[in-house]
Amino acid sequence: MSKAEKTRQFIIDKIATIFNKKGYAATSIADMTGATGLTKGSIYGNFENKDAIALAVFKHNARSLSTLLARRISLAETSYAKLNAILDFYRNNWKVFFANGGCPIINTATEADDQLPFLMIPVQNSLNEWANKVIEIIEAGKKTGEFKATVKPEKYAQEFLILLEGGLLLAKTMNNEQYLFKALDRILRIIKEEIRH
Amino acid sequence: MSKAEKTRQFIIDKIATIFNKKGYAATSIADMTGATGLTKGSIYGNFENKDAIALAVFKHNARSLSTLLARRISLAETSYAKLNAILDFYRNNWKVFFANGGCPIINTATEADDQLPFLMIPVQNSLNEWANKVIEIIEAGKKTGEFKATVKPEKYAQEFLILLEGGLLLAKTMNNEQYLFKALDRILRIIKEEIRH
DNA sequence: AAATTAATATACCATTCGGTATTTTTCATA
DNA sequence: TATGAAAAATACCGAATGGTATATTAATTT
Repeated sequence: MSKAEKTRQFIIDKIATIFNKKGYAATSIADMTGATGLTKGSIYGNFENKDAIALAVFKHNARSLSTLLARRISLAETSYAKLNAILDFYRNNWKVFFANGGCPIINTATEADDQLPFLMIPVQNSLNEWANKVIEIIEAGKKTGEFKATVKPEKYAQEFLILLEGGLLLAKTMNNEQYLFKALDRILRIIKEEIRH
Repeated sequence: MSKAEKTRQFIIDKIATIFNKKGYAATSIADMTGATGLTKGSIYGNFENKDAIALAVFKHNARSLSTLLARRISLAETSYAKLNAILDFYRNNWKVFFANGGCPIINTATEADDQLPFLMIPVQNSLNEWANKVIEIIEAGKKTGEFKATVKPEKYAQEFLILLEGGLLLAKTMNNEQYLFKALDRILRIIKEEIRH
């Protein structure tokens, strides 16, 4: 990793939480020099403009979560256990997420969807990646006979995404983790009653 | 209504959609003079500062939706029909909502929760108002025997809110109304299978 | 160690920001 | 129609904005 690449990563690491909390418009270049100790010239020497920074930071925030989640899934063996691993991941880590500004997908999507189109494709990709993880698990479970053969993986993946993001949003907004837990409980119930044999 | 009150309302009406689309940080006073045709002095003659404008605009956006929804609910007679009226309201009007920037609660909540605390109480009030509408309907349905006596109204109100907001968020973000429809379908299924006799 | 390149800092740019003091206009009332 | 009050326009403020050209320092290569 070259010096420049190291600095790029250093900048991204230092401002990741600030950006997720304050959003694109409210995060100034001055915020970034403050958080990194670097100067404006150095920031602009490593990124073309503010848009490029926002893009890199979102991808970083999304990937950190995605990587952690994938690791937890891979530790479980059965398909049912893998689905449970997803639920446990959010049940056990919501405090850390919220301390860092909440779900970066929700934050970025709501700010970007009417004014920062360049951020929308990465956001959509992240959501699709999440859904694909669930789809793969359900399909595997169908093949092994663990799950019902009639189950439509995409339908349930999307429904789980709705419940999860809704739960995260409400819990953060109402400052009450029970909303997240209720969402996860409903997902588990659906898995037990409609997916699992 | 005095001249000043009329102007206040005029300003709020003209900037309501802009504010909902761009958010607090990205909406400038210049945006407001542009949208209203008024001058900066006039804007500040009618509002103390930008915070006061944001507050008034959010309350206006939230109340318009709430009033429309309440009207639809009141037209239905049975409790089951009232719950269906809520679902139909979103099923029939999502295009208009999205054209105006999407759900103002989602938009305001995500921007405000880590940096604009003065907006959070009104946002939470709006969510509670929505839940209370559902709670009242379920309680009424229990009294008439239309709904199961064991049903916990608050639990279901919160779950419906999670599904609705999640569906709205995903549909807007993915530019695909099917996410909203899937959320509404799941709510209806829960009503039929777990609430209704 | 010298030369070259890459990375960072300095100093500056025009523009926009939210906000305000003052003047002018509009409007209701007497 | 003159008068007083309310509303809106004008003109301005200092600070902060994103961005850049240039100078300086650090690191790599020869």
